[in-house]
Amino acid sequence: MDKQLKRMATMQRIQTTGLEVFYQKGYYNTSIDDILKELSLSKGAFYYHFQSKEEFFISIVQNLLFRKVYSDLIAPIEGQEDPLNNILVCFDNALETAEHNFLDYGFVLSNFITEFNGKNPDIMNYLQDILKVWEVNLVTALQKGKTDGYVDRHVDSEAVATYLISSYIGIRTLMVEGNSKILRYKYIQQLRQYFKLIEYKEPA
Amino acid sequence: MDKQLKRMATMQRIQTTGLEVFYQKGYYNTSIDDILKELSLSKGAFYYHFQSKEEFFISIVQNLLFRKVYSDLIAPIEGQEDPLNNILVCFDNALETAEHNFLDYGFVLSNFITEFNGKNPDIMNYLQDILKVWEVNLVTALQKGKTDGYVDRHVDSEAVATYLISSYIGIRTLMVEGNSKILRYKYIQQLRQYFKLIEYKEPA
DNA sequence: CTATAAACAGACCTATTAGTCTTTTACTCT
DNA sequence: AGAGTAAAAGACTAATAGGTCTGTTTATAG
Repeated sequence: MDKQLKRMATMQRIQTTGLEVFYQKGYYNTSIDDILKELSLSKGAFYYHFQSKEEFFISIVQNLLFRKVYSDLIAPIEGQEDPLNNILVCFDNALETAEHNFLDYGFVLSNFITEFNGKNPDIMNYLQDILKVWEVNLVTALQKGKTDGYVDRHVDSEAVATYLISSYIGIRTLMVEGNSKILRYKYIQQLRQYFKLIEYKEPA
Repeated sequence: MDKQLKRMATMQRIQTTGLEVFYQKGYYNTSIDDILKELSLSKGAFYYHFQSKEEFFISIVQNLLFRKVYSDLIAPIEGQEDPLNNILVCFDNALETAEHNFLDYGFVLSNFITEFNGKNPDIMNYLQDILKVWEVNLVTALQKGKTDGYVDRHVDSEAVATYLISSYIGIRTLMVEGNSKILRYKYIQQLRQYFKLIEYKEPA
């Protein structure tokens, strides 16, 4: 009965390595053989488990990529009090992880969005779905923050969410440059300033 | 004597089409033949003018890409008064252009940075040089804004520049989704808010 | 008008790609 | 232990890649 389990384990192994290599070399610049070399596996094994390169990649997006973004950027904000502070801590943590961990999927998401834009609408949809979930979560958290007295009621939650996501994607893109520590510091500093603007103010 | 000119013209023609195709399909996913098909030119012609695919791409970066970023995002801010307002207008213009013009190189810059990161350090340097010029220009403008009484003296110019660049890269990445008009509106709205925070305040 | 070189055409070469197919190994269940 | 199937191996194919090379066209200078 653990046949299923073993099969899943092998597939996971291939997917994990697959994502690593796809991230480092890009989807189109990565051959199936590149991944297989890393795993000491054969073509036969790969095509036994997956139908094609594309189907393989989509399975990675839905399993690994989505989960990673969810646990790093979405779950930590969900249902918590004081959303602004939570977002700040969450972003800082994610950036710190990214700083030390060479392979971090939250950033890889925007990498792939860039790579597939205009080339593969099918894959694009799967990727943008992740972004949408993130955005909805941010908007919800901000709205809740208004009713709980943490966020200024005049704030446009959707605009703030967009602004947060775009700045986060941008800073992650910039961090490839190398001096990520300084970048993170500068970014969080400005984010904190920005949040002062939209937080709830005691009526004078 | 216009031999040189004709040569330059042909090279420009190939480069322009090259950038278009590279942008749409990505560098690694674009073959020289793809570009040549668009131009109804032959391999012989291409390799008469350029040494290799890589050298060809670098020439595009230095000629077309740099110039475009410079004229769109750097020059409009250079030496002007009231930097915050200038940046706002400049960003809004650039985003509007991007919205209507399918092919806009300012965004392509971060596309390529993403694509070449970890793969081709040589090309990466050329791309990041452009970012550096942009950053230096922003910092200079902000500092000048302080002495001219437009920007709060306590502001960390470098941090603001980083924040601006990252948010701009991010919003451009997001705009591929399609509803770019709304995104632009939201983004500029938040940017305006953010600028209120760092602008010079009359001493009370 | 002709010599000369620049500009271009396109067949060709070698390496690599995604994917197929037949064969072999490893396991499980009776 | 042996049958049957899941898992994996790896040779093979057709298409495509970057790049070379030889030959042809085109344009200019004398």
